[in-house]
Amino acid sequence: MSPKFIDKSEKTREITKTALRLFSRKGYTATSVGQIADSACMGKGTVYEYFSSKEEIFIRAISDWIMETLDRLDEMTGQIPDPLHRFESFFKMMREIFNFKDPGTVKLFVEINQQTFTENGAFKKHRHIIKEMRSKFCRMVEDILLDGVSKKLVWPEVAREAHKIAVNLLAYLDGIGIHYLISENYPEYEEQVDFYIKNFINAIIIKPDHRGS
Amino acid sequence: MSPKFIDKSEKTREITKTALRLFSRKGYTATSVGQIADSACMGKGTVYEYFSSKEEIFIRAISDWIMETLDRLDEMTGQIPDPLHRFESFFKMMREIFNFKDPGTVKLFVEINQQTFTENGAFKKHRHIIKEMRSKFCRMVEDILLDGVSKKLVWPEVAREAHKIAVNLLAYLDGIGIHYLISENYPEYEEQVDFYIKNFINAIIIKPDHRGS
DNA sequence: TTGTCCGCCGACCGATGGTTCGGGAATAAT
DNA sequence: ATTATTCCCGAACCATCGGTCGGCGGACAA
Repeated sequence: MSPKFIDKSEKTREITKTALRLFSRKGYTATSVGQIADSACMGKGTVYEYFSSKEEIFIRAISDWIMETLDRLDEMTGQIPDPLHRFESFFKMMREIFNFKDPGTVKLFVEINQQTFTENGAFKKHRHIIKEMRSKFCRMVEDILLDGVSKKLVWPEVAREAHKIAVNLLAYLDGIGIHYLISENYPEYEEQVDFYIKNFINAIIIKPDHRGS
Repeated sequence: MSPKFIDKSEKTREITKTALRLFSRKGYTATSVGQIADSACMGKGTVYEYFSSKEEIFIRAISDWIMETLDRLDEMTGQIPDPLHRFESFFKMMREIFNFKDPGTVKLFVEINQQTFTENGAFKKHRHIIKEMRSKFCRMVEDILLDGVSKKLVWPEVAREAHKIAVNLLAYLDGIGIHYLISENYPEYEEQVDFYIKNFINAIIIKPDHRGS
């Protein structure tokens, strides 16, 4: 009895990590289970010891990635008290997550969209996860804005429309990611985002020389 | 000699139109040539009389759609002299093109992205078409902005950054389209866009009570 | 050493779908 | 009516892929 024991969770993780890389490069349908197995240096049968279907691999890989990302973001921005600094840190993190020097993440984002919105898409049944991720991002931005208002760093009008502002900001980030994939020009992209954010901050903060008046 | 003649171009068109509908609903890979043939009420073999491969159908369908869209946009905004009205018309048209009451077009947009950016994607070799479409959109917005500046309706600073502003605006529109697919809530989406555009216009135009000063 | 059982594997199966092909239907000229 | 030519088709071919299964190897206990 008890002949041989293996850390199952580690192998599971190996599979999802490998799969995620392939999915982001080649897309879900174009990636075969055989390729995943080869890349993870194991037999196809072994993959099926850990997952019951290709779809399950995808769901697990994406879900894990989203959870990790949200956790990292939380941890990164959690204990910064100044809302403007927190905003800055939020953006720095967004750039790291969407690491645009390597377009993998944006491609993954495109792939997730495709599998979420397409009929019979592999992620269709789990779109609530995407929705929740977005809500969470949104709430983070809203919190920063409201905190800014309460500390008199941001115009009070912003509080009323905090939600809309947050949604629009996130929409912009999604869109610019896609634009970056098209332009294939990283420096231009960086300038673009900087320009946008600079104007964004300019529009919402109370200039120091107006403060306290 | 000369026994039987058929309008080839009409059939070609029938196929691409049908295919485009299916591609936007189910995605490229999930749509089979057999389904396209059935939906277009012809045999699978007939489809191959007009196209040499499934990929060619996709490329043709997407390219045609893009050309048409650009033409319609040109025609719609071409002869409006007032830049602010032109801007308004541009947006109205954008909404019609991206007809958000029917998410088909946004889904198509997602599908195009996927096939353009993914390794071995069906549209990868033709990404210059996407690039050109974007450039054209961009130029239209830039023209409106510069015209606005020269007519003293828009702040002169805008001229210097017209390109960046245009790119960011288009990025936003792409992003909000995806957001709309996630939220599955059309009225909310309309409000979002209105809010953004209202602020955008507010930020660039010279208020009437400041004019001529 | 031997038996047992876990973990691993890749040949195999069935289904699907892109592409081909050979012939049948339709048409018009002779 | 015959024939030449074009158009149309769907059965058949072939490759690929998701998923299964029977068995192999090695580790541990006795």
